[in-house]
Amino acid sequence: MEKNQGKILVVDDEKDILQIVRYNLELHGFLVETAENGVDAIAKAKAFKPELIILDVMMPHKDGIQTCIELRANPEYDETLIIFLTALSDEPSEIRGLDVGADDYIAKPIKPKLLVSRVQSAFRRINKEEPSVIQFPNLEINRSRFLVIFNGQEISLPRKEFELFALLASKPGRVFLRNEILEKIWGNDVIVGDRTIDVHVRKIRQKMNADFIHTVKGVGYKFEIR
Amino acid sequence: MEKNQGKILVVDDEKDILQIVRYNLELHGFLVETAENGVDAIAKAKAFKPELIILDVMMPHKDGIQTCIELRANPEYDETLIIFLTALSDEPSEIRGLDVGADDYIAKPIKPKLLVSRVQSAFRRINKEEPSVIQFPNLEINRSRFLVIFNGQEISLPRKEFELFALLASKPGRVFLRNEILEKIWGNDVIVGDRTIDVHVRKIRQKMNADFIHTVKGVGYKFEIR
DNA sequence: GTTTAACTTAACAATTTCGTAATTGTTAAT
DNA sequence: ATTAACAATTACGAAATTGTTAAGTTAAAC
Repeated sequence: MEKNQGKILVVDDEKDILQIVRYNLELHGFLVETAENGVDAIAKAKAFKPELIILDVMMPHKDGIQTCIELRANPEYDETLIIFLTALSDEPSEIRGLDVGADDYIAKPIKPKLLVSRVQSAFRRINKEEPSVIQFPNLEINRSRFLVIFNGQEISLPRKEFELFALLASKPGRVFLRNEILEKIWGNDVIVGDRTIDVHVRKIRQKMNADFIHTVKGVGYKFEIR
Repeated sequence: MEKNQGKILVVDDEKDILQIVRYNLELHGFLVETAENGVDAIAKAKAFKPELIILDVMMPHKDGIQTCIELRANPEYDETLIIFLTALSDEPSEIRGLDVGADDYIAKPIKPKLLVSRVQSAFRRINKEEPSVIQFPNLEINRSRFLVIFNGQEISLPRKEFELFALLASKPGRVFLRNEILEKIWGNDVIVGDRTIDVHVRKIRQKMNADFIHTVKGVGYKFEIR
């Protein structure tokens, strides 16, 4: 159908889940390998070298969380994406999963389109390879140091402010719609009030003491050096 | 409020749910039709041709899952988004039916903001984004920067003016009827007076200081570079 | 477990955009 | 030349949107 979109290892103890996930991912051009428990998963990962591992949380022998911890302990799998499969009922484990170094989770029962869309978005994330430094004359936005350097002065911004500033600056001149900003910085299901973005913009403007962020009323914000 | 964002069919047997969902979606510019059961839903879908169907799972006569299956069986609704409404209390086994091809689900009780955000994100998924730059010699209408560049000079227009100018310029030479303009810029349910368009045209002409917009008396306006 | 910083919200002010009404200008048919 | 129909212009108030501040929450750091 499509060309190879990437390698995915799917781990679940239920065979029919494996089947449904495999079917849908292969339909979209992914190369799929499966494992039925954590021990098996680690072995298969070593041989198959997937870019993404989909891990069921609840499994006999070695559960998904334990498997994830072991994978993450090995620097070889540092860049590997991990998505958990969790039953709707156990919310605490969702939270725990993200602690342990997972990149996303998907609730069971599995909705094929949602699954594929999450997987694709995960791949998009790693293929993007965003530069960790955005450089302008007199202004540097350094993601790895989480720092903005303006006229030689280091200004440290808290996470949300930094992410917002970096997002806007990633495409100078381009307007980001409020929706778009919410989606990219806060995520799709997090609902925050209407003034939240403004307040962050205000703080950035204040700390930078320069007009980098411009308002486009009724539309959004854009970064521009004038 | 806003222009037409898309058509949504909401299906639920409880009238007050229909009402609350309709209210919130219409508030955000969606065109909403409702149905109170699965049979009704399929009939309405045929006539209304919604881009998105919000389906309650638990309904008398024909439940949401069955309705979904029947819709999906018809290739006409292959691209139609389907979102389920599920009560938190529903047994996992009932929810398992969601594998039938829904794109997302929303738990009851309904949180308006979450509802709207999910719906918007669903639409975003299917919306092909239109080309963001309209280019002419000496004139560029750049939607992503929300700017008009005329002879190298950047001119920023407020939202309505920009939308109007961009609309006219999207088909140079073609006359847009007043009705058509109202529908595309203001949306179907927003009613504004007749002189409103003129005033916006006036402002654009003024800011551009050039005769790009031409009046066709008794008919409408067109964009043309002469 | 306390303290501190980050984040969000809410209330209200400030600003900008938008729509309308009133009036004047233009065109074309009588 | 007069009139009727429509568009242009102007100024102004209303509505929509963003800015600002302070205070409340949540999360992180110590």
